[in-house]
Amino acid sequence: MSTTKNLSGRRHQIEKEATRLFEARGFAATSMRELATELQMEAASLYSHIRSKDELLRSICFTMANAFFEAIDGIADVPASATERLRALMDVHVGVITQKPSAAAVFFSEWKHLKEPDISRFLEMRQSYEQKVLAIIKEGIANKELNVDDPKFVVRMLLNSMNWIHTWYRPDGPMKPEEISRKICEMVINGIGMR
Amino acid sequence: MSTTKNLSGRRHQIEKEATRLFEARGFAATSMRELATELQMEAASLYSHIRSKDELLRSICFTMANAFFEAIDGIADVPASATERLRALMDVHVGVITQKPSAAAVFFSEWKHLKEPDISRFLEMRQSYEQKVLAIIKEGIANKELNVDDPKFVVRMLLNSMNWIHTWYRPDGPMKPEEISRKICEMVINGIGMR
DNA sequence: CCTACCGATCGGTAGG
DNA sequence: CCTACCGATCGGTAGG
Repeated sequence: MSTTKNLSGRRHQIEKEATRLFEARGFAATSMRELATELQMEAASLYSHIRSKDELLRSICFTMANAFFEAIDGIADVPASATERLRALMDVHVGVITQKPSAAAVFFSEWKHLKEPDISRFLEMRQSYEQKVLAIIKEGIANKELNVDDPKFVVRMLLNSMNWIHTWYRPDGPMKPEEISRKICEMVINGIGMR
Repeated sequence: MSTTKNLSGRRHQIEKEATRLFEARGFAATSMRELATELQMEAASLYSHIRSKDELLRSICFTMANAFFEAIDGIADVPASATERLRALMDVHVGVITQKPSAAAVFFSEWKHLKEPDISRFLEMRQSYEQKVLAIIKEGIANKELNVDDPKFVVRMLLNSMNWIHTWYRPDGPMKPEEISRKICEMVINGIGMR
């Protein structure tokens, strides 16, 4: 019955607009007065719905972090080859980004403005996520499906190739999310050289 | 005789420290008082060496932009196959990033805080750079050296895979810049699948 | 390069 | 959700 997210409706609206502004101007350069103006209210009124500016950033970042974990955990017990699991991972990872490109932008670019202990928790989660991706790559190596000499390096390149899609992806553009992940996957597996 | 860069020495020192702080805290969240404190001077004294905070960001961003252009123009007339030119491009591009990782971080993450008309100029330069990379890829396709169906997409992925190296690269770490570009190139050309 | 200072704006609170 | 307001801090200037 979704008790978690529709706390007041108004609060959700505030977070949505904050996401848009944090993406466009950056967290530090966005003022609560700007945010309030966009929502046609006074700055002081925001505080009956939220505790602080920091809380907004925290909420945006950890909502995304949880979405990534739900996505990767959803493909964990799919019985398939490592290559197929890699493909599934890329599908859902790109899916999370393309579903909320602005929140993804804040997640990837503004997390450093989190305060302790949030920032430590954030970095731990990221590390943990990277380990899950690494496990898939290592499985592929053990299976002799993949030809990789430095798995950690491959994980970094793989994630970088996906994590900046939000900078150019447009929901109404020509490329659908599945097409994007398919193309990246094809490129990563086969390369762009002639065979 | 380097007349361009050693304007007063002190000015150079200020920009170096600003680069470090803008990377660590972000442009908007860095105050001129913080910068002054790191340099053991008063905030007001900074203004005998610089015009404004904006000028510092502008200087950092366009110094990097120029470095990227010098790098890519330096390999333009090398007589070689497209694949070899691509390899050379990746070498020098990674070289620019690894030589000044903090400036690269500011260039890639803080450019949106530039004001007009700088931001328009910045985006034009970026577009122009991407065109140069695109030309190499298209040459490789025409030559039948590369197997690519969406060249623009490949350019984006290629640049993303290189442009975030500064987030983990350490000058005293185990991987040398040439090793990084060689590995990325190998991965992009051959892929990670078994052949 | 410093002291002294400016107007503007910040995140947030009190009290209704 | 608003009015009224707080102390803190911001980028920057005047004048030496």
